Amino acid sequence: MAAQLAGRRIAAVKRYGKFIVVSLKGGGFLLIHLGMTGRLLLGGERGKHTHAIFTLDRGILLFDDSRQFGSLQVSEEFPARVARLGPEPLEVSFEDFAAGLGRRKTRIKALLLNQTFLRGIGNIYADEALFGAGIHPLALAARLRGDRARKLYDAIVRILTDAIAAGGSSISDYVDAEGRKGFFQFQHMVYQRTGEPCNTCGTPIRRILVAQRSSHYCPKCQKR
DNA sequence: CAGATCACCTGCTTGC
DNA sequence: TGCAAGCAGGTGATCT
Repeated sequence: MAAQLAGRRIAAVKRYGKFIVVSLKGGGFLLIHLGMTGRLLLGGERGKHTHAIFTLDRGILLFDDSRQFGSLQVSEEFPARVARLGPEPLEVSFEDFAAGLGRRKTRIKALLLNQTFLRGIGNIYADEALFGAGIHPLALAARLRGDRARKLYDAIVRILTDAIAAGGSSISDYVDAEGRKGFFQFQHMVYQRTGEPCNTCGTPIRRILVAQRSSHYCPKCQKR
């Protein structure tokens, strides 16, 4: 991979959901996914979990990833993994979103995590958006019509917009390219708050597994 | 085909 | 203190 990239120049960098696509001048792409614990760091010291070092004109870019769920991939064609993704949640229209819900015969939590439905929503923001909309994680997607679909759409937009403004959620690893933590974890209403009182009604927050992922919700505020 | 399940890997916390 | 179990911002291969 180093040989494929040596001397190449970057034409553009664009994010698609959780993927970063670096377009190379003269053709070709570098695909980056941070997985759960991946970090791209400008400058800094090489560490125990540094898997790649990019030497750029302006300095060093490190790719660190303790859990190794992240990935780097070079390809000639635009990566298929990215081409398959659904629309950006902050770009999709309500009409398309609602139509997509109606076609899916699955639990809404699983659908929000499905990157071919919408790209970029992960476990934290799925739980927070469902709380914001008053929808139970086990609710059937196809049954969310009209007002409930609208509430979910609005909650997704609101949660993502607020989280981005706060610099994201730093539970243990996440930092931006300058090494700065985000602050949205302090605004989490349900995520990793199992047993703590709901900020709206005081009922203890519950944790269940949906699609093998931890799902946190208020049993009183969120309806199936 | 869509949906469910499991595997990948390391580090931290919890409970005995 | 030691050790096992459980948990963690995700994706994709492989089942049904």
